[in-house]
Formats: sequence, C-alpha cells, structure tokens
Amino acid sequence: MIMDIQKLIDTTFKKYGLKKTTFRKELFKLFYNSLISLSAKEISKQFSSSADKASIYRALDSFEKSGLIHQVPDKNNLLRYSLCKSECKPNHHAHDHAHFLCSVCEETFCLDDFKLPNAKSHNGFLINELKIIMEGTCVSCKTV
Amino acid sequence: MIMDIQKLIDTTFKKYGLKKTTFRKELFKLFYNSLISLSAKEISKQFSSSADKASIYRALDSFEKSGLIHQVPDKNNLLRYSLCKSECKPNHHAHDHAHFLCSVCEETFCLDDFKLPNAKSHNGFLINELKIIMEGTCVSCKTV
DNA sequence: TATATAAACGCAACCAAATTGCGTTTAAAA
DNA sequence: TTTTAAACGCAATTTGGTTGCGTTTATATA
Repeated sequence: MIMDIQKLIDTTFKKYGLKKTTFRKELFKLFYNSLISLSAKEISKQFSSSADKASIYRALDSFEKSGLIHQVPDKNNLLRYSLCKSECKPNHHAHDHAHFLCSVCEETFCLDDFKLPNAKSHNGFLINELKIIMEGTCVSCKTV
Repeated sequence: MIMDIQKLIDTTFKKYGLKKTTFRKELFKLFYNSLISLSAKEISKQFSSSADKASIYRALDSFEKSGLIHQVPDKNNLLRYSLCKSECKPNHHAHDHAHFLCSVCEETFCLDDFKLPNAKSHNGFLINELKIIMEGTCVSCKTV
C-alpha cells in the first residue's frame, strides 16, 4: 500500500508541527525519493539556487528531532541523514538496523533486515544504544 | 611479559620508518600509557607548550597509517584515536572489538573482549570491515 | 477574511577542526 | 661528515557547521 507523498507530508508535518514551506516539502521529497542518505552539501546541490545552508542545517535538525530522518555514519565525519522508518518517534530514534558504507561510491545504505543484538550491558558497561557500521562494496558497485 | 617502552618505540618506529623525534616519542608514550582515546585537542593540552597542531595532525595521520593507532568514534565527530593492538598492520587495521562511548564522561573505550561477528557478505553487500559502536554509561560513571 | 504569532527564511558573521604551503630543522642513512 | 628525507613550526586557508537578527510566511485564531 503506497501512500500518496502529498498526503504523507500533510500528515507527518502536521503531526510534528512543521510548517509546510516550499523548501521543507522539497527536502522531504528528496529524502523520500532518493532512499540513499544525504549530506548538507549534497542537498545543497539539488536545490539549484536559493538553498541557504543555515536553512538546510536547521531543517535537518528539526526533521531529525521530529523523527523523520536519522543521522547515518559518514566516512569523512560529516553530518549525513536518511529517511526514518515508521517506528521512529520524535526525540527517540529506534534504529535496529545496520548501516553500510560503500568504499567505492561512498554511499551509505540502511540494511533494514540486518538486526542488531540487543545486549543491555557488557562487563559493567550499560548499553543504551548499539550501532553496527559495515564497510565494503555495495551491490551495484560490486557488479560494475 | 611487559616490554620496555623504550625498546618498543625503537622497534616499532624502525619497523614503520618513523623518525624518533622528541615529540613523536612523547606522543607514542601518551597513547601507550593513557589507554583511553585521545583527540588532537586533548593531546595538545598534554604538551604544555610547543605542540603545533599541524604537527599533531600529521603525527596522528602517520601513526595511523603505520598501524600504531586507530581512529575511534567520537560523539562530536572529531578525530579521535586509540593505541592499536599487535594484530594491526600498516594501512590495514584489524580491529575485531567494539567501541563504547560513555554519555557521561564522553570517553571512548575499546571493548577488546566483545568480539564481532565476521560475516563476509549480506544481501550481496561485500563486507570488508565491521564496526560496533555502543553508547551508554561506562563502569566508573555508573558507580558514581 | 483579517489579524496575530510562531516557525522558517536569508544573509552575514562567526567558530572550531582540520589541512596546506613553505622554509627550516633534525634524525638517520650513506 | 655529508646527504637526504622526515618532521617541524608558523601562518594562511579551507571546510563544516552554528548563531544572530531582521524579514517573510504558513497557520491558528478572532
């Protein structure tokens, strides 16, 4: 069952008290359609003109706080985000999947079906959150 | 069997073609003795005067390439390193342990006994390296 | 439909982390 | 002792991200 993107924006933006500005609607669509992760710079490139970086960073920040997108690891230590699955709530991201960084195309993928172990502690260390990051060659780069 | 630090420096520096300058010897000792991870800024603080940041970054870079230290995750996305175990080779780090970030003291720990699964592929993605990053409360912060 | 208000924008200034260029110093090889 | 490549030190620069502030705009409310 595929939801109409416009309707999705309507409901999610309303749900999290986000204003439907032209820019933010486009930004959401970008995440929704690309599936891959995006950095601020990559986003900037998509908006030929008129995409102020302050606006980008603020939008990313507020999208993240609303549970629409989540930070994903990046090889060069920069901020990078992906669309969230439905299980994420505002201020509480529940990502139980691994992330894959392709060393060829430098893209980040969410491996949704690679479930994480849910250990609560280890040697006296209390574990709140657990991330698995893989590096290697992604499917499409492998076959090329 | 504890190896004399001087001897260790002699052998490892020679092995990797590193010059035994005062600064780099001290830097190595710092990593060797502290056990915890270090950022450029933290390193800088240790050297009361005369520690140029360019020298620090270049030393870190070359130590990493030589397999003496490895990058560890940092909450604020800054470069942070830890001493390597013996199994690391120049330009090929083999860290089969997890990293733990304490959200209280902000320190990074290497959990050497938390072994990682060694899957070679997943859904057509070829896995070269696998990292596990945990966040939570470390042993000492828990008990305080 | 008009008005109020809080979110978002846009622009500039700013900041910290990290990198680069280049001439000088120095450890180690010849 | 001389040579040479690594490392240093200082300044300038780049980059990623943040902040301040006055203006605009979407939305709630009258």
